[in-house]
Amino acid sequence: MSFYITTPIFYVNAKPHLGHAYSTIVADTICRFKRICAEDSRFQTGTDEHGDKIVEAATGAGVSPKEYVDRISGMFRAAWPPLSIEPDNFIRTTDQEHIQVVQSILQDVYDKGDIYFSEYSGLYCNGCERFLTEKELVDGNCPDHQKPPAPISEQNYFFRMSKYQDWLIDHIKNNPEFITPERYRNEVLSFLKEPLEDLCISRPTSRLTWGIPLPFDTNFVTYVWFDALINYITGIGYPDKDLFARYWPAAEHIIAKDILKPHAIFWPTMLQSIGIAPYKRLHVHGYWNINETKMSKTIGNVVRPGELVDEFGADTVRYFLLREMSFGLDASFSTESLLARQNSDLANDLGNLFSRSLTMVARFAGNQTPKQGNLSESDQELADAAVAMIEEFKAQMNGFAFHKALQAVWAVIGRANRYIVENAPWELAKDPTNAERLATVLYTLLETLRLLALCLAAVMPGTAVKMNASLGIDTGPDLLQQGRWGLLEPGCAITVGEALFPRMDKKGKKKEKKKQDKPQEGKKQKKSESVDTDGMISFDDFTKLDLRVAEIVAAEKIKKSDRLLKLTLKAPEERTVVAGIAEHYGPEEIIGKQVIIVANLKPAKLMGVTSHGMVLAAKGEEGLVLSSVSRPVSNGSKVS
RNA sequence: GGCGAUGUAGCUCAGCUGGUUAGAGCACACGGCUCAUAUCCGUGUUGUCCGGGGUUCAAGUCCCUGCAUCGCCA
Repeated sequence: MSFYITTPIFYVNAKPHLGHAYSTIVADTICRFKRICAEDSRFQTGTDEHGDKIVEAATGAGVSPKEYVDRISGMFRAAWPPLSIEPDNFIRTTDQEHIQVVQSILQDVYDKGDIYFSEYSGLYCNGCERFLTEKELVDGNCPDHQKPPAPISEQNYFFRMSKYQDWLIDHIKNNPEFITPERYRNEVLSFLKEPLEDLCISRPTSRLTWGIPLPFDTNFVTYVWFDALINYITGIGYPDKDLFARYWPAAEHIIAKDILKPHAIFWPTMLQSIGIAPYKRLHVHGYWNINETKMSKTIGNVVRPGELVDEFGADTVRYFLLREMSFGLDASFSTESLLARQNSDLANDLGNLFSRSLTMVARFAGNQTPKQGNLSESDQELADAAVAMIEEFKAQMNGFAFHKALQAVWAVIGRANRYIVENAPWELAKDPTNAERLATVLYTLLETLRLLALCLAAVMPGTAVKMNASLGIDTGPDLLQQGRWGLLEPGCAITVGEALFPRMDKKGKKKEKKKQDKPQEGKKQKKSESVDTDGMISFDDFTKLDLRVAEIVAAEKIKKSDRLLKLTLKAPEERTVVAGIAEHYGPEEIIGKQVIIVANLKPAKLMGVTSHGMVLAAKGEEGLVLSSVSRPVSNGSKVS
């Protein structure tokens, strides 16, 4: 059976963050799991690189779109290996092969009559860069920009999505697992109760050139989703390569809830029009909140996976993310909870179980796998639990219930720790007449560890390899063949290695061992801590900030928000920055002012508006007061 | 405004089609062990299961209503 798992291709207007890492870790874990179950499995990720947001970001960064996407895409590609993530393919929408196939598909769909040219007249807001509906207007104005939108008509190409609405509804109803978890399936179905509009799939080159030209009209480029979604099939060589035949329609897509509609509605109808079977399943997960608030650039709580790996290691991060989130629901991230998992689950429970077991084998059994005798009730109970864990683990993994799969594993770890106390091998070792009993107990422990490592291979590949190395196992994991009791051969050499997981203190540093040799001071101050900033920063840290003077040239309230203003700044290039000052400043009174901004803050989306930087303001008892310079200075001047 | 989700111990959450004294992990307290990464094991404390009303012999579990948070849609 073949299996094809994908992450979304990530939009390169921002660097990789925790959410990207989660999707990708899930995909990697599932792919590894399927392989361990002897399935023919493929895993693809990549980057989405077209569209006006990219042009905007590139302009902001002062480079060409091509240079810009190369840089950010490279960051994504480089982010995964440190997390032990190994995609089979990393696709970019700027790849030549992708572009050609997208064009060929556009032509096919066009020839079929599912793409038509139409004039769209509507109210266009320059600030929003989109058409607004009548209902959105407040007193005839754009609610975001307090300006009346311009009535313009633009000609564009449309995909006849509405034509496939009934088919899609039937398909979703007939295939309960098409969209999971169920809540998202219901959401899609309820959305489909309303008539579907056709999808605008083009932009005139007068407005946007950074895209794939329509093959039948080079005055237009295709816009966003039509280009992006197709990656899932261009990445396996559609239309005619072997890979496509091998992995389609065995495709399962992982997405976060924000891109549900394109994947649950646009994509299946596109496939239907192209004449390709729909993908098999769509798996929708929730968001990671950071300390109970949304991850956001302005709050400054964006978590970078790379920093977590530096501190905790790939396996801990993978374990934490999979254990802590119920797939489909939102979850909360904090360094405290990560640290708690590291210490209690990994170091104390698993790590210590492994360590104490191997040490006893070393001391009481001459560093060799002992021979198991008759199993007592206690032995049998642990053995049964360990074997049952394999089945439970498989079932939960197949259902994307990673937290439950891991709970099942940890239940056995707890049982094994209890087993040691019940059987007290150190007592048995005192009396030579207990030799066979002792051997059986130690063997039971080693077998349990072997089965634990087998389950963990998909989740924590590095740890599983270490465990297997100590146990003298050199074959790759295979859940079907190796999930049985009693496969360890007596007489094999057991090696006690280093601790699997260090206990860490609150700063996320390794606790120094008492007796061990010299602590590795090495890079004591490697970079700044990810979230923790309790102390002083170095000058180097300070120079990372790009502080600049910028002039406010426009300011508008953001609808539905009491706090946010959308500012247009000259720094000296124009950029949009969202500031939480609406309660203290009216839009009019600040136009023309010079303020100080953080120019290299990662862009963040607030109430639908992307903010490229942050305006500094003092927070006193009087409220928020904007920063400024004491005399006018040219826009873009550095502040240091 | 419409539709929907959620609200259970200090924290994170389990509790399927209603059924005996409401559970787990973390944290906390005490006790035990010594193989182990100051680890492990045992015992224990805490809950108006969001509020109010209703159905039922019986409701955290069903119905109505209110409140709070969140999501989708408009």
